[in-house]
Amino acid sequence: MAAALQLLAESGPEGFTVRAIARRANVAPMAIYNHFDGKNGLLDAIWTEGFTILQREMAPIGQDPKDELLRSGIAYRKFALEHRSHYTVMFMNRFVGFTPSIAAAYVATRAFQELVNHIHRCQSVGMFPDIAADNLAQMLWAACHGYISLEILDINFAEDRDKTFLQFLSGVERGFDVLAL
Amino acid sequence: MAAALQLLAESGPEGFTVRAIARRANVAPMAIYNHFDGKNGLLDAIWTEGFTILQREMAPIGQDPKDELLRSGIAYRKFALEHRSHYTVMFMNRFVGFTPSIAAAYVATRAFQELVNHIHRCQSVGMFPDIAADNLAQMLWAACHGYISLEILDINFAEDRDKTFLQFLSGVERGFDVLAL
DNA sequence: TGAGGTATAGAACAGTGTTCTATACTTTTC
DNA sequence: GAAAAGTATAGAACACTGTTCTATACCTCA
Repeated sequence: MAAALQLLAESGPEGFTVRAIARRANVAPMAIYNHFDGKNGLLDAIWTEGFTILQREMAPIGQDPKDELLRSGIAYRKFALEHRSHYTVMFMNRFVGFTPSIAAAYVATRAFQELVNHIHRCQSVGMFPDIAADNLAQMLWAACHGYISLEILDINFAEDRDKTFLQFLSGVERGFDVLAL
Repeated sequence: MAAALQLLAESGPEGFTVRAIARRANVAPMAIYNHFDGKNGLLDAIWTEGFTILQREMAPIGQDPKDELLRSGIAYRKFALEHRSHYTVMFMNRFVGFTPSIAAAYVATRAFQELVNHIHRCQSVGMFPDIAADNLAQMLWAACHGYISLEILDINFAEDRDKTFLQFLSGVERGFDVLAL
């Protein structure tokens, strides 16, 4: 697993081959089939680990719903930048033959639910009154994912990336928040 | 080229193999090397064609900058849905060994510039006063791409997708538009 | 009619994920 | 402690991939 993440970080999906991973882990290629059910099984394990971490990072800490929503967006980006290999597997769709297992998809929806909960808490104080929480969650997620996937691919020309993302995130959230208007 | 797009639409990047394309086009695999410089050359041709169409679709028609900006967003989505194969090559990063040629990248930046121009026109009537046009263009593009890439992958559970996208687009644009606040 | 360039089929090469086989090891059971 | 059962191992093998090579066929144009 460590070898796989290492290799992914170093040389991307191109270098992510069963033989290379096995070589890096000082192990036979067959071991990946015994322990992970092949390449897709290994990707499934990385996916699950990633979403487990992401859910933890996105969970609320403080009390103010609006602050917490913003913080969860920042946490999402922080996760992506600090766990690029995980993020690539989870969100970048770079592995052609891979679709997550049912169990892995479940872990993912649980992480997504964390965002829905943030929005519910916001709605309980009057924000986002005219929109379904799931719908808004999907929109915010899509927007952040779009922004960050470009950043991961290094297609971002902002000078201060942290600041620009904060500008982006608060801009997007404000657009849906009727209280701010 | 038609065979390649057909195959891509039917079975995605998995079915996009040199041999399969050649078979579909009733042609020898070698032909793809003679005419397109291999698989990546073929992808490059699809990429270029796609961005040429996209630029045309995003060009302004009417006079009101704000309306035109919104319309260009809708045109972007329309392009993605009607040219899924092109969009996959251009934006989905599903082809591991492929990076566009310099010429192809130039065509892409020209299409992106069309969005920057929209924003310039908006700024000439007072919208988006406190943000660099390139920066905002990148944000809007990222948000739309994030949303639409999920829709292309069929990860969208809205009932009325057209309406939900419009809600998304106007929400995001409103968030950056100080005049609407 | 003849020469030059090009498309062709088909084999070949190195690489991929995966499967198979026989060997080695580790654990459990008597 | 010894025998049996289960599992990890290495290494070859299979079908596939993109790509390259070679000799043959064809088409165009002087």
